[in-house]
Parts: sequence; structure tokens; C-alpha cells
Amino acid sequence: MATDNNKFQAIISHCKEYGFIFPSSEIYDGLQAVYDYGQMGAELKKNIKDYWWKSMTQLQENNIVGIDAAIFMHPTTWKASGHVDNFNDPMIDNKDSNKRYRVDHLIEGHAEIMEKDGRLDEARALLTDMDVLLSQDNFDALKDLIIRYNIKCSVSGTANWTDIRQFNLMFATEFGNPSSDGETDNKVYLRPETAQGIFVNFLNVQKTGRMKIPFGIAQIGKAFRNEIVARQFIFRMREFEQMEMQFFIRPGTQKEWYEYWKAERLKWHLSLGFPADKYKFHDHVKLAFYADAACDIEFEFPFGFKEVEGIHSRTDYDLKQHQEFSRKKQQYFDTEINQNYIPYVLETSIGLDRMFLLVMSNSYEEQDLSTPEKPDSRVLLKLPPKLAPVKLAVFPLTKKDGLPEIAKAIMQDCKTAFKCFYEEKDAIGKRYRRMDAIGTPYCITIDHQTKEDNMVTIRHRDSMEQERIPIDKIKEIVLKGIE
RNA sequence: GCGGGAGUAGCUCAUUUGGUAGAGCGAUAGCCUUCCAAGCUAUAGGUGGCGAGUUCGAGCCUCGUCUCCCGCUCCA
Repeated sequence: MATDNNKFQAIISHCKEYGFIFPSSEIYDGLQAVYDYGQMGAELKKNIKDYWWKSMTQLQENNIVGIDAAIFMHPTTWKASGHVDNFNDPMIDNKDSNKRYRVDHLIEGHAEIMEKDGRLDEARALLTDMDVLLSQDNFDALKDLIIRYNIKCSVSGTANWTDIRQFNLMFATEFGNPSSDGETDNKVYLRPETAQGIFVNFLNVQKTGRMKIPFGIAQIGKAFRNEIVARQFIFRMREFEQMEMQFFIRPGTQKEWYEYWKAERLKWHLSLGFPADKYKFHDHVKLAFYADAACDIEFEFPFGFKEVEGIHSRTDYDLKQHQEFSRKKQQYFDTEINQNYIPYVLETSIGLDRMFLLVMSNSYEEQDLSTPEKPDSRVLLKLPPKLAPVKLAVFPLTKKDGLPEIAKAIMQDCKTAFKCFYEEKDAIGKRYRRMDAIGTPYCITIDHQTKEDNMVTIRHRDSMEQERIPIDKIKEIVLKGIE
């Protein structure tokens, strides 16, 4: 595995130094695994969002529309989705090995061993007891159960256990005014995924948009998970942003759509110009309860191949659950086959912050430009031009002789079309290097000759090549370059 | 949550055994007017992550705490 810790450190420093990413509330020492996007980072992130949004909802061959659902959702949503049950795992630590187990996994593992020894009745009794106690959240009794059956840690071989603790991966908060008797249910969760906002709006969108299956609903938004450990810079944060699309299809067609979206999504990544050998699919062997096929698109980050996007065949699990819990039919009448059914769902879900880190990892480069005469180097962010925070920098060669006036006129003309940056201080080479560090694809320089021939120098970021072009061609050339 | 490493200016780092902090780069203003960084002058910027303790005296020793990186773990 090609890990490059130095490069990762350099990227983190670069993000801070050039205003891409800051630790959250840094003057108070920061908050673990929470980050703010700075003036450059916010632009880059927005450009990633826009590119995804546009390619999913506008340039698609398929019929996909976007929504923006609230972060707060009715608490029953999370019972229906399975998050209340499955994101609430009681855990226990072994004090000798410091290994942590999910209580149910630990006990089930022990039951399996007992079954292999032929003690079927005992194993069954253990599992029955466990289920009862789990449903009661009776942690003391569960620990007694572990002690009574003398369940040991496979690493240390001891039964020296901590108390059982609940790790809830969903953040909860108070909703509205607490009622007078205090304890009643005014608890709501911050959504741990954006998908449910789409599922509960399935019929709203289908009916008001007169959508015909197959069709998709896309959404970009924040989600929150109280991870036990969150680390690796912005790779795993407690507050993060997802770009998701749920594609509603006829039951039985999920295999072909699964393959379709795998290919389609990889194509999207490669369309940004990133090397194919940095990507791979990782098929899930052990599937989640809602899925009948699932894979990750993994990218080779400086710390190894890691998931950036997931593609899941979610079957009709979610809509069926919502139909059951809400007692409202979540069905679609398919006029082509004259049948009523709950649609199957194909999900593509990409982490926006991970995509941001992917873009940074792939773009950050330290170049040695030394010649025999003098040592030289530059830090380059070779961002895909369409994602760059600043598209064009406008430099008067000097700040006298009427050059700034010409430069400012060019700024006025170009800034309506794309993000521009003006700078008249320091040597021209230094200004170029500063633009390299934030990934600006084009710089133009106005010199004395410009006053005579209306030509400027355009300088290309990656090649560092320069050419003379007429002023009235600037906008056209840059627009073409950032398509 | 366990173990290891780290935290000194915006960034990278230095400060011999404890005696109230320096450099390079960067930034700002000006000079120079130059088509690929590091020319000249001046200026700003640190209660040494935060809090306590030991000491006549703590960036340095002790404890606590916060944050970051690595390994384990976790991540339907």
C-alpha cells in the first residue's frame, strides 16, 4: 500500500495556510473532528457540489430531480429506517486486552462455539436471554449474562470486563418546548444520512413532478454521526456532507441498474481527469440488512485506498418500512405493465468532504524547477479547472503607467463570467506562484506593449507556458478552459 | 476507548544541565518597474495549546485537560 504520511501532512498544512480548511473554533483549541471551510475551501467545495448537481440533475439521460430536505425529521423516520435499532449498539471493553466488542456480537460468537460443541439447547437459551435483555436495554443483566457464561476475550483470554455502555451514533437534541412533565418525547435526531429525506418525499415528488419510473431524486446536505473515533483530517468527521441520489426502479431490474450506476459514477470521477489506476471498486461481501448488492468506489488517498462513494441496491426496504410505520401506501402504478408496486431503489452516495480531500490529494504537487544556475521550486495545486476557486488572475506588470487601469477594466469585464482575482503587488513571478498554490488555472499580465497592441500575456498554470492574446479573447479562452 | 508520537509567530523549525523566546519563509507599507519565488528599507505578529503544581525562577520538571498524527478498535 502506497501510503505517504509526509504528503498527507503537507496537504493538511497547505489547506490551513491558503485558507481552504481550518479546525472548527480553533481559538478555543478546536472541536474534535469538526472543521470549517475557509475562503478558498468554500469555493472549491461549492464547485464540486455544482459539478455533481449539474451532472446528476441536468446533464443526465435519466430523469433525475433535486430536492433539499430538512435535517430534522420526525423521530419515527429513524425507527422505520432501522437507525434507532442499528445505530444503538451496546459495547463492552475487555480491561486486559483493551479490545472493544459489540455485546450482541460477543454473545453470539460464544453461542456459536457452544453450538459447535453440541450444546444446542444452552446456546439457544443464551441467545433468547440476550434478545430479551437487549430489548429491555438491561445492561447490568447483560453483563451478568456474560459473566455467568464465562465469556472470554479472544485476545486476552480473560473475562475482566468493563460495564456495558451505549454508543449512540445519532446526535439527539431538544425539539420545541419541553412539556410540563419533563420526560416526554421531544427528542429529535440530527439525520445520520440524507437518504431518508428522499424516501419520505418519494410520493410528493413523484406526484407533483408527474415522474415515471425509472426516475431519481438527488440531494446534497449535511448529516451527522457521533463516531467513536473520527480521524484522518476531513476524511471522517462528525458533521459531514453527502451528495446522494436515489433511483427508483421496477422490481427485478435492480441488477442491471446496479451495474449501470457503478459504471456511470466511475465515469463521473474520471471525467475530472483523475487517473483510473487510483480508483477501484470494493464489493461488499457482508451486505447490510437493507441491501441485495453493494460496493464502494475507493480512491487511493495518501493513507491508502479508502471509500469515497457507495453504490447500494437498497431493494424496496426503505419504502416498505415507511409504508409500514406511516400506514400510508408508498406505491407506484406502472401503466406500462398495469401493476401497483413498491419501487426498488438504487442509491449512489458520495461524501462531499471526502471528494474534497480526494481532489486535494490528487492535485497537490511540489515541483523542483531548479536549473544549474539557481535552485527553484513551486507548490502547485493542479485542480481540474472547473473546480478551481479562482479561474483567472489579472496582473498589471507594474502599478504605474496606466497598466492597473487596463487590468481593472479587464476585471470588470470578466468577473461577471467567472471568479477573478486582481493583484498588483510584488514581482510577477511571485504572483504566479501564489496562484499556483491555490490552483488558479489562468493568469494574464498587462504590460507596456498592451497599450499599443491590446495584447496581453496569458500564462498557463500546469505548463507555465505563456502566449500573447488579444484582450477581447480573454473571456472566451478562459471560459473554454474551465468547461 | 487503549497504546505510541506531537503541540513554540500565518507556515517550517531552533532555543546546550530550569534563568521571563530566535531564525528562515510568509504578511503589511514603501523603494525598484522587472514576464516565473527568495533585491533594498521599515513595520507588525508569540501570556510557549489551556489550567494547576514544584521552584527564588518553568517553553524545559510533575499532574490534569484540549487538539492533531500513527497503530488497534470502530465506521448498518
